[in-house]
Amino acid sequence: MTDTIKAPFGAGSHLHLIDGSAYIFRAYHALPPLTRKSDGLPVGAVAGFCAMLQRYVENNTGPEAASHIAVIFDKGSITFRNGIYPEYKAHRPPLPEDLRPQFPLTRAATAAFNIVYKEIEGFEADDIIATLARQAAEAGGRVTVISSDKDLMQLVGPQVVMFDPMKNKVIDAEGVVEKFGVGPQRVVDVQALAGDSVDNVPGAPGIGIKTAAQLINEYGDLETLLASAAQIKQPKRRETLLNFADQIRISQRLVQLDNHVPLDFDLDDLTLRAPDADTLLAFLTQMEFRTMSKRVADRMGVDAPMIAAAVTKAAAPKADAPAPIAPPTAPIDHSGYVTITTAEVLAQWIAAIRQQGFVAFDTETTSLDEMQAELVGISLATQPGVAAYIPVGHLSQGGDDLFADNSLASGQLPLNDVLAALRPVLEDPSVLKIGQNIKYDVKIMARHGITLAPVDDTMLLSYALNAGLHNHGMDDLSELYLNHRPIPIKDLIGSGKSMVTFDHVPIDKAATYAAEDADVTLRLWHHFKPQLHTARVTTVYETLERPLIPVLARMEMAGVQVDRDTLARMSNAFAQKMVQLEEEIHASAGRSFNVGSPKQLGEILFDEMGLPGGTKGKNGAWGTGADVLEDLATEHALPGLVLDWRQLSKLKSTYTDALQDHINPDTGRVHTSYSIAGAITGRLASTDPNLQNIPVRTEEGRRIRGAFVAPAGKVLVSLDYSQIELRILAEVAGIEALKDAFRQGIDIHAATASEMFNVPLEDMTSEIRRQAKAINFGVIYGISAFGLARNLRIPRDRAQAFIDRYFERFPGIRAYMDETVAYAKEHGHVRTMFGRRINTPEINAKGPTAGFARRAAINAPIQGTAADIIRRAMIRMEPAIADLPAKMLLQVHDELLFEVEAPAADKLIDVARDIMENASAPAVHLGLKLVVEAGKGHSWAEAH
DNA sequence: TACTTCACG
DNA sequence: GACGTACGTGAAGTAC
Repeated sequence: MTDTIKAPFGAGSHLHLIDGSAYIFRAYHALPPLTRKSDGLPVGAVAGFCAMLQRYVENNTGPEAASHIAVIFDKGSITFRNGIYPEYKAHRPPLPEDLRPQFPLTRAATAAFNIVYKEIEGFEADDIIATLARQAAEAGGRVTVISSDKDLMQLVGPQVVMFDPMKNKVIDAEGVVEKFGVGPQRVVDVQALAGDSVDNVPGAPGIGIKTAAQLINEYGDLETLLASAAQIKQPKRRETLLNFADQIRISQRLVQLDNHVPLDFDLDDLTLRAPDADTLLAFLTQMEFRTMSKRVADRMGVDAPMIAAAVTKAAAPKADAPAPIAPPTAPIDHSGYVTITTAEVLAQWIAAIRQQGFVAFDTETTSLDEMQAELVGISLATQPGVAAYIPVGHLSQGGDDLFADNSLASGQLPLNDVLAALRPVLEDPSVLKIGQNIKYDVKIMARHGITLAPVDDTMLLSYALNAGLHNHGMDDLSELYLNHRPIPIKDLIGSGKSMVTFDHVPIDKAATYAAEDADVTLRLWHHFKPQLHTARVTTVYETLERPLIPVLARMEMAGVQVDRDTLARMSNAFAQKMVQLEEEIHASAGRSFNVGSPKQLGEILFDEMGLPGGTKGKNGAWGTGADVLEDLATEHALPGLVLDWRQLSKLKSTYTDALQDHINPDTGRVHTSYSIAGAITGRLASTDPNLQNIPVRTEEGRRIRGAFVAPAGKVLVSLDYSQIELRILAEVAGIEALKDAFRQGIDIHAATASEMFNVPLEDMTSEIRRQAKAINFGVIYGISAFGLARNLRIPRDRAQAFIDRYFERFPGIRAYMDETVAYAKEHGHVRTMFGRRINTPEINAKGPTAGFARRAAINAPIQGTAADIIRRAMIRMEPAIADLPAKMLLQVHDELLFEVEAPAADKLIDVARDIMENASAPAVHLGLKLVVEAGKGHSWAEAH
């Protein structure tokens, strides 16, 4: 075990100082969130930390080898620097929830390697390192500081160098000059001027490292510079230096390391010791690191322990005992929840939120429709298990008393007081508001005049990470990742006919439920946020998900005007026609039945009438889909009549009737809601009502678009991408023939047909073009002979021949498909051109599911890239059209619909088209230009 | 609640 | 050799 030999430190000695905290963070972020198999203890950072120590130990040979060594850790987060400047390191992102419990384990790991570790309350690791480096240099020895932290560069000198383990590079005085433009002695001066956003060192506004180095080199040092500030020629710099002199001096004190920290040990105590095989292996075994145990045993020439058997036997390492660790699956405790009913307590919570810089936020309301919902309460969570509920709109529990039912329950702060108190934090750009589907809360707060920003959304974090794996509702996420089933809302408001609104829920019950929601949200955030980086979806989240929240909130609140009279007239006309058709259908069938019942229809068509070609599905029911009825229409009059009836029934029930019910009584407009995390490919989905499937393909249906109108003096403008998915296919698959056709602006389906069937463009028939069009779309969907055959109603071998010909004429398609599937099989996901990750968990399945997964994997990057592009366009659109009297109202996958004052319509088209056509730049350069077509008119029918 | 059908891109 | 397929959605209606 620990040998007690001490070597005196002196000339010829070489002290290595490892920045332990930096090692931990690097290890944490470099590795996926590993857990110990036996009990789920998070150990990813410990594993990485051990691997780095092991690598260090193996490489510690040769002339630069250490004679003395220590690993230095930070202890606590409050240091003497907070006394100088309370905001120091105040904007640090919070520690990931699964990292803190690993801290004691990294100390234990260091001890297991038989390396001394040190940490001192109130001082940063950097200060201890500075003190030891000074002592070692004074004793005549040499020092290597192992860290990538530029704050330590001020220590470099004749006897002291740094070693950057990330870049595997030694940094001497020359390296410091390279980084800071000045020598080590003046690093502090430059840092004082330039500041540091990570540590929240203020510095001098507008002065970066370059300018700072130039000034210091010119004036010699910081004090001389500040003393001579008045003589500086550039007015802006002069003013800055004069106005911010105090702040610069404070910054200098913050970055200046303290090299006189009182130590209760000396350099001799840091004598290098060889690791003890038993101790080290016991620790690695306890952590259940199989591979590393084997490797270490191998290097040390001993037998590797059996992990399973050794777990119970392994002695605890001689070191600080690891603190008791709550497993990540610990049940959620409600005892830390409070109900806020006084202004004083509310003020305390607000102060705590400010100090912390983030808070989980949730609203409880009377409706799922944000445009009608009334605020009933607000919940906040600052730490896991620490949450509050602020009731503001609960009704008194009337029981039989009819009068009590409409009065507010007592013991609630007035809504306006609560909002006035919260507004500053809710709008504070330095306080992050974390929500689950926070677009909902953004809209609720917007209706109360509060702009909730900035925000994070756990639903979108999960979406960026886990699209394709599962849904992203809070209850699902909580069960999956917290192993906790939140209180079901049903328990409070009931369900079905007896369901009540949230304002009828007693405050005490509501408080637990609501506080738990905020608590769960905060825990999910701690869980997901650190994963963005390792999953390489940070950019996706930050550029395609998060910024879309306020954009969609505003579109949804704007709504679109729908003419009720037009719809009502259409409903009546449809109803009359349907009654007529129904009579004819019954006559034709020979008896009366429910035309809307596929089951009854199938029985009549195939059992009673004995029509040919019927097939039963897997549930034993006759198929009566439109394609079946179309084929049957040549045999009998009935199927055609049913098709006509169905079209009208669909239009009436789904559109002309339902849309009227969705007109908001206050605004007179229809407000859809977009799910950002609904479709796995990155597309949006529109609900309540769905405005992305308003009819357009038939004349009859298109009339419904005529009911979407602009108010007097305004027009609707529609812009849509032309063939965006085919263009993306041509781009990602590198199909030159297709790209050329797009560049020449010729009809892409005709061009495809010409190439495939050797028909000159001028002789093209609509039938040949139709077939080529079907194949083009088929390719985007992951073509199969069966699917194409069914779509074109041709024999399967003919369809196969078409596909073979297509692959032959457009080489690149095959390769794209094969490569995409291979990538999915290897990685378990595919990506769009912008890095959006779409997981493909079924890609290695056997049987029919394999086919589905294959085609979905082929389609996802194409559909998803198109979705990313229009998202980028939407995010840039608002600032671009801010000066125009225009509003963006709707998105329909490749189309944006705007409402604009009539005289500005053409200007809007110019601006919006430019944004849309260039939306991929600069992140992705497309070799093909995107083309956007535009239209305007009084109604959507005219604009499209 | 599951299934079928059909509206859109 | 058979399986059972075009990709992605949401809503309404019937049947259980």
